Parts: sequence; C-alpha cells; structure tokens
Amino acid sequence: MRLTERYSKETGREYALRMLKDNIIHLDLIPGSMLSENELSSEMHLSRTPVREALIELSKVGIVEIYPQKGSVVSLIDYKLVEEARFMRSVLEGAVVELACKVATEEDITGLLENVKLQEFYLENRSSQKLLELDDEFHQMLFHMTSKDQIYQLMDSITIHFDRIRSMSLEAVKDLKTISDHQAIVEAIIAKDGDGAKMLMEKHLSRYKIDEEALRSRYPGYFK
Amino acid sequence: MRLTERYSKETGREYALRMLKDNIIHLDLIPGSMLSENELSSEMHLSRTPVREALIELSKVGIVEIYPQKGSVVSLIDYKLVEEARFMRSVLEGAVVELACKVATEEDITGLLENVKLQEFYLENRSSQKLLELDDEFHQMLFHMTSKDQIYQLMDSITIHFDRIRSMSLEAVKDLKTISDHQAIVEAIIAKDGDGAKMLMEKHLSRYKIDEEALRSRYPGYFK
DNA sequence: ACCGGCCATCTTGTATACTAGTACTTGACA
DNA sequence: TGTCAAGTACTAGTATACAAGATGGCCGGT
Repeated sequence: MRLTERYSKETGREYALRMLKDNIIHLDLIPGSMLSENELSSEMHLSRTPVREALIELSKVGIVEIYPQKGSVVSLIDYKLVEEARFMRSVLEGAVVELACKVATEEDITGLLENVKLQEFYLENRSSQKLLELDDEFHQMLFHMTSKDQIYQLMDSITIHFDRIRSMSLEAVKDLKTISDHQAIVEAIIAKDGDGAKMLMEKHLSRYKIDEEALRSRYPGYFK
Repeated sequence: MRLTERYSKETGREYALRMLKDNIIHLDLIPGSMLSENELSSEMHLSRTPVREALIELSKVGIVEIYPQKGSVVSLIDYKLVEEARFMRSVLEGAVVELACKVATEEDITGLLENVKLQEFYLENRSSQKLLELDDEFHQMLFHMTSKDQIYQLMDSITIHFDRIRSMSLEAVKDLKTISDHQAIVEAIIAKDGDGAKMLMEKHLSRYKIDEEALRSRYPGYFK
C-alpha cells in the first residue's frame, strides 16, 4: 500500500477512503487481494474504526467485498460492472448536458471555456495529473450549473470501477481527443443545441469502452 | 421513534438503517429534529457503532446531516433535492426501459405480467403495503433484466427524499393510475417500442411531481 | 495411511472507553 | 443590570476490548 500525507483538516475516515481509492485505482492493491482491517489500520496509523467505515463505503459500490468473519477483498474486475458504470455516466451526463443547454448562464459558459483553455495549456505542459483534475472538473461543472450536485456525487462513487480500468490501459493518449470533445460540447451548449450536446457527450464517454480482451490477456487473474 | 422487530439474520447496522429510514419516511422522525447517537442506540438496544454507521450512510445522500462535535439532524425537506431524485429516476429508468425493449426475454415479460396481475389483485383487496412492495419490485425487475442492478441500488438510496414527500401527500389515490401505467409499459416492452416505453416511463414518474406549495402550507417548518 | 475432532488463530461485528471540541448555564464581578 | 469566565453536559471521532464465527493445522485414533 502506497501512502501519501494526510491533509490537516481531513478526518481519519476520509484519509483512509482516499488512500484506499487511490491504491485500488492504481493497482497498488491488486484485484482479488485480501484486505485486513488490522493490517490497513496499522499501516495508516489509524484504528480499525475509521478504516472499517471506509471499507463499508467502498463495499456499497462493489469495489470491495466484505465477507463477515472471513475477510474482505478488493473485487476482481467485473466487466458487467464497468459497463454499468459507463452506462450510468452516459445516460446521466447526456441528460444533464441537454439540460445545461437550456439553463446555462453567461458565467457558466465562461467557466467552461476557461476550463477548456486550461486543458490546452496543461496538455502542452504534459501535466497529465492536472489534466485529469480538469477533466473531472469539467464534468462536475455541468452537474453544478444544472443543480444536480447530489447526482454527481452518487454517480462519482461508482466511477471508480471505470477509473481502475482506465489506469490499466497504458496510455492516456486520448487526451487530445478529450479536449476537442470538450470544446465541441461547449460549442453545442453555446448554440443551445441540446440534441447535439447530448450526442457529443455520449460519443465522448463511449471512448472509455476499453477493449476487454486486450486487458484480460495482459492482466490475467485480475478479472472475474 | 417507532420500532419494529429485528430480523434474525440482519446485522445491527442493517437494522438501524432500516429503522431510521422507516421513521424518516413516515415522519416519526420529523424533518429538522436532532438525532443523538446515544439516544438512538439505547432506543434500539444497540451500541453507538452500528447506529453511527447507519447515520453515515444516510448522510451520504443528504437525508441526514452530521455536524462534528455538534450533532446530527434529520434534513429539512429541500425541494431541489427531491426534484433531483425524481430527475435521476426519470432519466435512468427511461434509459433502462428503452434497453429492456431490446433485451427482454419471454421469462422477463412473464415476470412483469405476473407482477401487474398481483397489483390488480391487491388493489381490490386494499393492501396498500403490498402494493408499494409490488411497485418497487416492478421497477427493480426492469433494472435486473437489463443487468443494471448496481445502478438500481445506488438510485434507490437517493429515492428516500422522494418517498418522504410521497408519504406526506395524503392519499395514494394514484394507485389505479400507477397500475395502468405499468400495464402500458409492459405492453410497450412486448411491442419492442423503445421510444414509447421511455415516454410512458417518464410520464409515469412525473406523477410524483407533488405540489410543493400545498405541502409547504400543510407542514410549515418541515421545509428548508 | 487416512479420517475426525479439537484448538489456535485468523476474520468482521459490536460494545465500550477515551478524546477533543461545542454550546449553554451559572455565578461572580464590574 | 450587564458581561465575561469557568464549569458542565452534551456532541462526534477515534481507540480499544470483547464476542462469535470461519479456517486450517495438528494430533490422536482407527
């Protein structure tokens, strides 16, 4: 388990959750491996309580499985679940961007344009970490401007299945496409073209349909 | 707090969660009221741990708010959140029923028809409890037959905002309409009419747009 | 050699103890 | 009378202790 520093404000539970998610996404905790509440808590210098609460939360979205009196494991990759997460995002974000075309204010659009400009900047500067953050922020902004923050939060929790797959496929080469997708979506919003924006969003998210067989042969044993 | 018996198999946490949800939906825990982990745990004959875990889960969907070192409260009714929950259901169920038109098997359709028949039966017998269960089951079946169980589970967690409002509007007079809606949806699925099924589902769920002002004047102080 | 039962050691679930921070009450003092 | 400070009684967050079930190895008997 790879650890980073604990933020000053965050609670033990939040810290444990952040560490676990990070390590699961980046395969430092490999699919199928056992998780011991005791081990984890001593590694993170916490007691079992906050660690346990984090594990419960992760089990709610099926990324961790808890077997009472037996143990907990990092879930094997279940392609059904990955596709389910992608479907959920596609459907919800499609509807949200369509709605955004109706309700976006000048300020909202300015914010989106600013975000896209920053993406271009960091693409040149090769900061893929920053790019990922901006990508997430872009999508979150759409939910915020349509007053759908709670939905974003719920949807985000299941997205981890999908983030894990994404980190397995070597390259984030699609960064360039990502940015031009975002640009096109903003343009559709400006033009108040709801149907167009929805289609663009669905196409954008369909890029994440990563080839299962390729990954399965590269990482045998990680899949259910 | 109104309590019912604890099932033999369920854990303390599950029991606490079930009790809390029931009491929030049926307004035995009124919006805005304080929740003390200590009080709740002694009422339910549990320790703070499982009760606390249940409260954390409820806070994730905004039906309970936890203020560290100060206390927890049952959230006031926020119509934005209610509408958000309705929107989420409408969008997801619309997409799912459209998909169901493509993939439903004979068995799936038989199951749906059987459910509708039972609804008719219990409508005559005036068992509104059983009707609600069948209603929930109907919707869940659509998610199951399209392999979207995880999405149903997540969506269901936010539906509580919506269930609370529904229990406030006096009558479940719309039972008859509910059943005919369900019948129409099943017919559309049989006819493999995806667009029609989607529209019917959205219309069906729009019935839950309960008049805010009427409730607000009847229950002043329950709203944000 | 093989099978069965006991035991030591894991696991998570729950209960309880402790910590630290908030808010209100009470009472003394200006 | 008004104000401020100490004390008290709450809160949630965390740590730890205990309970109960699952597992696997070991040892003895057949």
